[in-house]
Amino acid sequence: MAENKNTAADTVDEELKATETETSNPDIVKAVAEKLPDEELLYDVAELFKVFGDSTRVRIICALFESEMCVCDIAGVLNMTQSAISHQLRVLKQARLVKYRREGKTVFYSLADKHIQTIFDQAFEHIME
Amino acid sequence: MAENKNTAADTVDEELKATETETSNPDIVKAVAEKLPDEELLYDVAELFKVFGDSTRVRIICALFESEMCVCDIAGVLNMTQSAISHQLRVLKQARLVKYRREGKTVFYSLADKHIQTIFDQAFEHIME
DNA sequence: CTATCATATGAATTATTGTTCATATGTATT
DNA sequence: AATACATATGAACAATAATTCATATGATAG
Repeated sequence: MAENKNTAADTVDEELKATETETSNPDIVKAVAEKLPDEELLYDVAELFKVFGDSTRVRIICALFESEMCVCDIAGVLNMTQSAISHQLRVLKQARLVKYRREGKTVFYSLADKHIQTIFDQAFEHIME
Repeated sequence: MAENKNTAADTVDEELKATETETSNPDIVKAVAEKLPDEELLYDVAELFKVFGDSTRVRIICALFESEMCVCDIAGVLNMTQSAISHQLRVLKQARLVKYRREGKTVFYSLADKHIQTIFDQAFEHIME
């Protein structure tokens, strides 16, 4: 079957198929597709935002804007269990968003990066329009 | 049982329990807790980032940085089905991140806000360190 | 070495979410 | 009215992830 719509210039293209609906403007489609950042970078950006996309982690980050804190104090601020906080700190650690230092038994966490504050400021502004 | 640790000043407090581990520094905990933005605002921020936290939506947004586009062209750029794109556009629409205009049968989407670009710029910078 | 305290982590459970498939809505053309 | 096309949407399924519970690790004090 395969309804063929290409009336002219059939030799060009590469592999612009795969979508059941035809694109209305192949030139723009191609131009925009080429201007898109690397697949990997886009994936990383999404991963970063995914880490920000949980209210527990948002609250942890906002708490750390105020001051470095140990795990049990973060748990105290958020009124959540130590375990839950620790799991989320691990996520933040893996994303390189927090750093930590050990002092005896307790571990103090703080934010790793200035960009975090900027990103959050913009987000707050966006929400408050 | 309930091991009581409060040695002094038992009259203060409100309801700082609920965590099995005691906080090491109740004063700081209380101060930081009071400085945290409203629960609702924090929730909204997390919701906003959640929307950004999917690579399909990130790619749609980045495509729209280049130019307003119709649904089938976005599908063409991302090489995905019209249905998948339409579902994600609905999410972006509900988050007030995109706006649209109808022209005959086709619907053109574009970004609703300048903050989006700023937030993404910061995110890219953060990732590239 | 043992007990204790702060933190980390594995497993299980529950909830959320992205994509597909099928179909509906809405607009224009004949 | 009937057809064709662009977009939207509901249901189902698969994958991901947040919290709890139980327990492990690591450090200090006795």
